[in-house]
Amino acid sequence: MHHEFKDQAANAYRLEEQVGFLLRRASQRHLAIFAQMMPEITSTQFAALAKLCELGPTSQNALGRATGMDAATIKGVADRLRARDLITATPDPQDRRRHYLIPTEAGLALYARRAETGVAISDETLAPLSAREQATFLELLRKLC
Amino acid sequence: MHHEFKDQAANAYRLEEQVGFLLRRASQRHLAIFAQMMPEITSTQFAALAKLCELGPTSQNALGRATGMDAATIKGVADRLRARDLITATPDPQDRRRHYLIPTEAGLALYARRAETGVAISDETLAPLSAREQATFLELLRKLC
DNA sequence: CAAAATCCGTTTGTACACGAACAAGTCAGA
DNA sequence: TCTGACTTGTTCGTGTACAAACGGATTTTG
Repeated sequence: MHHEFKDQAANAYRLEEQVGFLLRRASQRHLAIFAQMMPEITSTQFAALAKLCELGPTSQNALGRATGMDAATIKGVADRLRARDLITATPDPQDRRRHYLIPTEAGLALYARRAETGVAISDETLAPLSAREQATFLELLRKLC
Repeated sequence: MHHEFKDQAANAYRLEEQVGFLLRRASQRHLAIFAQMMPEITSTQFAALAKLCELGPTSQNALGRATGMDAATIKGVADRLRARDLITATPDPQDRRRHYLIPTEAGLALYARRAETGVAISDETLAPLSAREQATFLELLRKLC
């Protein structure tokens, strides 16, 4: 029968207690908060834009590395940012493989206007925790990357 | 010029300090560990299969609710599990809209065989933390879902 | 200097993830 | 009883995410 398997395995594995499951749920909640508070742009796109504003002209792959997106992912993100005129690309004269990505005026303005909201989104995500717990949580979470 | 925007915003927003960014990175690392330790199935698919083994016959949407996947997502996951003969679907005679999802022998066996690995994956993900830190982290993470 | 190793950007294929809309089935309340 | 409000499963469109492969450019190294 099946219930021996079930009982045996259930002793070892409870979905609700696995880090992966909790990380997924917490991310989902965070992304919902983001979408609600900054509906005009994606979390990922805002991260890439913010990093690009911080770094200045950067090659596409380098921006991907700086934001934790692989080459295929950052390609799509950069394409969508370009389609929305938040960034532009200009060829690097030194290296013919490379294109520098640069934020447009609109991109820079969006970042300047919405950076505060970005912080507010983090605050809202962490709201269920006390200030002390938030600090602890962030410290531990940072160790898991 | 641009650097006033940049400096001003940079004071408020540092990507590396935002929860969303850290959650994304931690999830990425976890998923990489999962893929390495259980290459034959996806994290999401294993979660759905495990929950289904625990619950027994369940409708597709109900399984989605139990695993935190919306209707469109669980549809794809269930389709792939069915394509791999890990679950089957039989119509509910009481409610003609509904199909019960049920793990196959192969699905049950996979779960029984790999549940331990699931726990090991969680352990490996949390390995950078001490036992005490792990408990704290899980407790706080649970509050953020 | 030439070959090997890297890096750049791109494409293809697969898999989540969610909003929005839909048809069909079910159920509660007027 | 019938009508309106749900629920179930489905589809479509968009956006992340990664593996694997590729051609072309550049750098390293023998």
